[in-house]
Amino acid sequence: MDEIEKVLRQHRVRPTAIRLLMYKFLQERKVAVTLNDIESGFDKSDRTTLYRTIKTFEKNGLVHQIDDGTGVAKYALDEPQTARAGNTQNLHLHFHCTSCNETVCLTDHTIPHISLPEGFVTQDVNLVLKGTCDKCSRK
Amino acid sequence: MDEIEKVLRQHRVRPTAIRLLMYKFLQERKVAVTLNDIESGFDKSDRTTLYRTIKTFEKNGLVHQIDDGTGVAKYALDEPQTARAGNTQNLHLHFHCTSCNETVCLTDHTIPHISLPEGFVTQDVNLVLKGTCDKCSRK
DNA sequence: GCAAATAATGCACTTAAGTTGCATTTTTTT
DNA sequence: AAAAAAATGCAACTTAAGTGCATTATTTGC
Ligand SMILES: [Mn+2]
Ligand SMILES: [Mn+2]
Ligand SMILES: [Zn+2]
Ligand SMILES: [Zn+2]
Repeated sequence: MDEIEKVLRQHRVRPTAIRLLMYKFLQERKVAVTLNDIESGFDKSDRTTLYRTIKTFEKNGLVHQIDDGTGVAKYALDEPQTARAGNTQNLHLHFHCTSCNETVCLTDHTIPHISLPEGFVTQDVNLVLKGTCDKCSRK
Repeated sequence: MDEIEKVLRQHRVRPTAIRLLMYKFLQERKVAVTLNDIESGFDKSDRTTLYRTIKTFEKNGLVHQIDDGTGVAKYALDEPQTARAGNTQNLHLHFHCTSCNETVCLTDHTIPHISLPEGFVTQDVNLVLKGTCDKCSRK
């Protein structure tokens, strides 16, 4: 049995043809992708299916959505170990390059703790750095 | 001459009727507002005008746009002192309450410095904490 | 293995925010 | 006051996201 198939099953996602293809597609890309990026990567299949597929992935903890401020949602695979470990890796920061428009997960860089005024309870954090990425700043 | 009128002129924004009204509207609200919020606050005037007005404010340093992850842009007045001082206040974090859907500027809470891998150059930071605000957590 | 039940897919259509073009009105400049 | 520049209002367009429903594929119970 395929390795990807196993991962999907572990997350209770039935491994259909499109789902396997999309997972592979996400693995190949090192950066976060939009639904349009995914659509461009598949000659076949319909937008809606791809949309629902990525949402299924998200709901079942296979990918996370990234809001980098560009206005369009991006998605990236969760770290494989995340599910097993205490998902510390899950909360990481993202870097959005305003030059090439790519957004990457910086899973090594955890988000510093931030103290808030009395009464505020934090459940989630979104931290996005914007600027020029390594590739673009070298040019 | 009106005090608001002075502020607008200082930022090279001609003080028209709608602009004065919108600035006052933003002052009264303590939270960040969407374009729809603004629209609801004005019986008169057109969406487009309000849109272009807030964008004029933004371009001229009167307001800043906040992307809190809800998918719709919000806006809040810049701190008055920001323009004169070295705009340290400008870079602050935001708190988005998932219960009442309000987003507030936490101008006292500056964003901690974050070191990045070689080659990455940061120009801007977006830090949004999500959770329950003081009002909602007391209920 | 087969029928019924359940889930996934594809197409059409809808929604909502953001944005632009252009004619009209208002304000500023000369 | 006339000319120029800027602001406003209306209509239309763009794009991403999301829903309804019929069709197709897969899974489950027998
Ligand atoms: Mn990520
Ligand atoms: Mn703010
Ligand atoms: Zn780049
Ligand atoms: Zn609240």
